Amino acid sequence: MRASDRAYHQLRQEIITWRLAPGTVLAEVEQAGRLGVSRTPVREALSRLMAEGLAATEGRRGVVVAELSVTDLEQLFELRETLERKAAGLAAARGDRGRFRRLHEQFLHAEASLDAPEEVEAYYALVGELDAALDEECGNAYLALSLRQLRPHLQRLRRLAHDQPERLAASAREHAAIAAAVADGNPGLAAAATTVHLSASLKHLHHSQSGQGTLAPAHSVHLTTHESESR
Amino acid sequence: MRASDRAYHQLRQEIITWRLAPGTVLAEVEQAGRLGVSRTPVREALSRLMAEGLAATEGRRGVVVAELSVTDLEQLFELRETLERKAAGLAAARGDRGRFRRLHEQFLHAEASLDAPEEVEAYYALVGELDAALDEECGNAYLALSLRQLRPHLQRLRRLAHDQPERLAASAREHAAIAAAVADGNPGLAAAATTVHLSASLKHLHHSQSGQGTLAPAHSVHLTTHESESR
DNA sequence: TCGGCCCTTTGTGTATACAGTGAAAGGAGT
DNA sequence: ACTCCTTTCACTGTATACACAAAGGGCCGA
Repeated sequence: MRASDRAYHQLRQEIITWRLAPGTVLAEVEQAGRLGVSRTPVREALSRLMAEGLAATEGRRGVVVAELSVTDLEQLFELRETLERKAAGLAAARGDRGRFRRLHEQFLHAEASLDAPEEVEAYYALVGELDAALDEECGNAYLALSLRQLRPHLQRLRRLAHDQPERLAASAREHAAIAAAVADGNPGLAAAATTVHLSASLKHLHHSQSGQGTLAPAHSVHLTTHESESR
Repeated sequence: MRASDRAYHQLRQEIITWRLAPGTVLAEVEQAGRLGVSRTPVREALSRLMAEGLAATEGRRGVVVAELSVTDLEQLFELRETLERKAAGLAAARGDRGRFRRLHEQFLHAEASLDAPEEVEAYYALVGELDAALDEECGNAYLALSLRQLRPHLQRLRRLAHDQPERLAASAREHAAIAAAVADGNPGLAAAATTVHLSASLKHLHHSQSGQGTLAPAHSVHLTTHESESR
């Protein structure tokens, strides 16, 4: 794998998991030293992160990790609903029904076995499979591209929520409903089920952040020592 | 302005205006020599173009100008309608009505004076102003970002259409209807007017390309000699 | 004459050197 | 003591050098 790819994936992961907090300065020389590559791959990685919106140039301070406010949360979900409703509807109209029928059954099965912590990991992987299936079966590469560009931001938001078992179970049922509607070839119902799921998800996220103006992850993250070095 | 910015803007413009045809190989050393900068800014420019989807890596052939098929045309308009309907609706709900009232009057005025060729330029600039107004007044930075990422592809498609005066006049009326609906604060009507405009626009584009499997610009473009050098 | 192997050339990926600019800190003057 | 100016440092932007990989062509052998 190329060094620029490694730098990109590592920085991306660290931003999504909040190990690199919003506002952290991503100086080229510092990151190059930390990641063990030269400045050139780091520059390419930062370019890609800026194109995704995970990083931004902040005046003269250089490249910083993008901020994430309650306003961002609401705007991201507004766009997400628009895109995912359309994708679900198109997949219901054009997609491979058997694929979503299988996903439907997997979600029903996952709901019953969401007790163990390792099952939560598997559940998130299943959600990712449904996302990928909608991307592919909606038959619109540009719509899928927009959704893929949106997803890293949503993954970052996910870390804000507490993983309450009852919410995960409800989420599984909502995903099952989406998959069922797509499998039935019902675009209107698929879009409606998407709205239902996203409304519940947004409400849960809002509740997790109740009162706070600035967003912060649910479980405090083991902070790296690098930002103190970067002073 | 930075050299990488100049390289990016020039390559972008040449791709949008079809002076760099789809499939053209964008070799780093070749473009560096042609644009009068070194490989480093060219690399950054190519990265940005690939992030936008205007260029893509094609196996071992390196970076090439992205292809554009009839399928792309239809998928781009499908996504465009989804995003612009939402943006128009949000702008109608939240936006500054006076701004769209003024744009409405400008479109009515433009329709009456679309005879001179320089008026066509001014008309396209006015369309750009409406787009920018929707971006800003929809109150959703992520939606605006998605729209801005979509627009270079649409600009490339625009070159496929013949600028027939009657179509431009109809387009002006359709844009006026959108601006009026937003100015009236009517989200449903704004979305509907957007669908009306895009349907007519897509139909006109399809008609301009009737019968051809591969897309080509309406007026043959003065081809650069560079692709023959790049063999 | 045809096929296979080797060599050369071209292009990308990475590292590093150099220059220009902006910011911050310290010293001097009022 | 405070403010302003100067100097220095650090960072980005750009250029270039080097290594490695692949593809194409030419040559040699069968």
